[in-house]
Amino acid sequence: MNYSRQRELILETLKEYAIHPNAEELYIKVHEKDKNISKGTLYRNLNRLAKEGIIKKIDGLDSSSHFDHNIHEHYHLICTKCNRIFDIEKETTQIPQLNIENDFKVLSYDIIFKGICKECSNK
Amino acid sequence: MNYSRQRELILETLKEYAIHPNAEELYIKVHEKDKNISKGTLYRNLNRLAKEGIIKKIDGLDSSSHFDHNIHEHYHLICTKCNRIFDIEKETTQIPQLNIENDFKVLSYDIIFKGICKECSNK
DNA sequence: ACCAAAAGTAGTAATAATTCCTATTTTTAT
DNA sequence: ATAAAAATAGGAATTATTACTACTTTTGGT
Repeated sequence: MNYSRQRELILETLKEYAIHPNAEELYIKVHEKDKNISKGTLYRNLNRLAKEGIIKKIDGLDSSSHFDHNIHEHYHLICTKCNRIFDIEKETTQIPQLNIENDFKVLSYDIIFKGICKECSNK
Repeated sequence: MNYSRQRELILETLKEYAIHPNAEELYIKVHEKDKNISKGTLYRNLNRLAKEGIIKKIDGLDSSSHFDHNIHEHYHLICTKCNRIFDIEKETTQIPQLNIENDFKVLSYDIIFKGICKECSNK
């Protein structure tokens, strides 16, 4: 993977997010910094970075993919009321143990919990 | 949820699949049985059925959602080479234990493993 | 069985999300 | 300095999904 200024900018901008933006949301911020950056470049790099394990791709919230710069191992909670993604620490979850290593080489995994967050429950 | 012939047909057709089709793939089969069924109806019902826990929505393979009629608890393996979804039984995985029940009411969860399947490894 | 309200649908339009394409630019290794 | 490889910009094209509206079906009460 050769260096590219654009990829650096994309990664750097993603890191400024506390939430987990999708490509469109991220594009707005990236575009503020570099008017010439293209959507193709954004998508290409987000997918590349995710494949390399430098960022995480989160699916399941809506029809778009969301991205997480946090590579420290953790899982995700999706509130189906307010449509927000919350992080959940590994420590509160038992690590899945697979007996399938011979059949499938696991490179990454995510656990996505769906439900209602505290805030929405109290409404 | 009122009865609808179309929803029955969609569910019945999904159950004929061993693999995990996306809406488009399913539409082809459903459309063979009922020429008048619309995409809107398909999407509406797939999402409804998934929300009710009657079927499972699987995200993460590509930009489309895939669906699984198998409600028996299990997780998923996605091969990033051949782009196929494999089922993995609960028995081979420790059930995630959450300490967050007070903060988040979990309604469902899925574990998505990504990696290379045996077949693709042997190539 | 009849009927009104509620729920659901068909068909199509619109939007959103993502990928593809090509000429140009940048990076990298020599 | 330079050529090959990798990456980008910009826009077109495609794919996936949702929205809209008039019409049809379901349901529960009579």
